Amino acid sequence: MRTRRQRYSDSTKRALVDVAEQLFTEHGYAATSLDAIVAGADVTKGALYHHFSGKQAIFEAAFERIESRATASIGRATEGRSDPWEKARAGLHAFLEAVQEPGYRQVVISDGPSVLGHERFREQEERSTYAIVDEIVRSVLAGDEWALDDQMLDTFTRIFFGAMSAAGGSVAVSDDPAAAAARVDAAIGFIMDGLRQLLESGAASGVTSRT
Amino acid sequence: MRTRRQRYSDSTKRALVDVAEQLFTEHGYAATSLDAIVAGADVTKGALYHHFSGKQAIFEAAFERIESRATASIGRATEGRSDPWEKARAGLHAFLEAVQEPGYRQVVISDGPSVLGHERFREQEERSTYAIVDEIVRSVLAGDEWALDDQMLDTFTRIFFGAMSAAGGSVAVSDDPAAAAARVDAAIGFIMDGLRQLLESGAASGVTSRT
DNA sequence: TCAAAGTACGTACCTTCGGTATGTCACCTG
DNA sequence: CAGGTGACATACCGAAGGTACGTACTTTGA
Repeated sequence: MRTRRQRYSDSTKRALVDVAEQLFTEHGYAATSLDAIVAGADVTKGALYHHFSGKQAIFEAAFERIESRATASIGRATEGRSDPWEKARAGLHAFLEAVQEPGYRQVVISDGPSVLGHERFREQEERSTYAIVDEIVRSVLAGDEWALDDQMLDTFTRIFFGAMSAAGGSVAVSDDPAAAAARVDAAIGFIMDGLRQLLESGAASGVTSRT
Repeated sequence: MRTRRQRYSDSTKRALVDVAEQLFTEHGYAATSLDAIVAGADVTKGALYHHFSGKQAIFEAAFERIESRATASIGRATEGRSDPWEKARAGLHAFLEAVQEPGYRQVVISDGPSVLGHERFREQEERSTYAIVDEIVRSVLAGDEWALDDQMLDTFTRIFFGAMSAAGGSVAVSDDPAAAAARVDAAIGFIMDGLRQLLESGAASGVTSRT
């Protein structure tokens, strides 16, 4: 069992991340001061710098929390589906939902890359939402019959991940998000149908390693 | 003819943007101080604030210059091609090249959205590289036979733009950029082939407005 | 049980940096 | 040639991230 001091410590740390997540979401990274965060959590900078090495570190804590929520949400939507194409559609749907959340848009998409840097941002991504997209892409494209190699599958994942992120962003700023999401759904579904047909007709020369 | 004072003024302004572009590219927005910029251009802050309203403004000037270079580069690669599918392939190639440039990656992709804000970033995009992608997508998909409506074409453009940006980013950080670019080329070409086949077979229900 | 040690903060201060207010001098215009 | 204006330079301010150090409570060990 945790000691009393540890419980208190955890509680203040959680409070700091709570406030940080909210303020970073609401005003963005640059416009959120550490003073505002510690004031919101009702502590001082001493507490913040005891738990985190600096502004970037507490941002990353909020970032990870938001990412993991999104990942969990998409995971719930896809689990239990057996047909890979149906799973892909469900995942796409959930992804489009998740990416519209204000926190995800501001913290992950907008501020994430510039604050964490390309490198670190990529690392964070790869073990969260990107991993799910990768799993879905592989379940759809990695049939024995076609034999796309690993790097080619990575490439497809990157492409779909980028496509869905961009599409999700456009959905989020749309006047009519529901209609926009339906269009994205249709467009990506259409692209997937094209891929499927091409693969099943055996016309996949150029991307598969077998002839 | 411009007066002598105007010529001097233009020259210092150009020098400021030159240095700003280089420093923003090299160190990112946050890690680039105005003091460093004015020192590099051999002027003082008074000069900078005479020509620009602030840090964001001079960043935007560098941003626009980088974007317009990329746009011009892609434009040169596609002009003169008559066959839309071939034009699309050429454009894709040029886009993958352009997006690997350090300035484009750091200033446009990484810092752009967070510094300019979603709104303004979107505006800038739409009259540069995004416009070219849109033109290419429309030349390929907007045949009379299929009758995709305007919003659907926008959706496809968004998707392809996002896909290619993400793919370009992954190419840029790859150990073997040439091989990675070839894979992206193959993958997107494959997706386009799928689309083409589906459209020409008339199986485009769901995305077209005609039956 | 009690003192030593360490944890979890609070307080005060430093430095950097974006931005502003104001001064100055060369250049254009009437 | 004289007044006005544009193109800067200089000096300064306030906010914000980060640091050094102090302090009180808690756990630990003899």
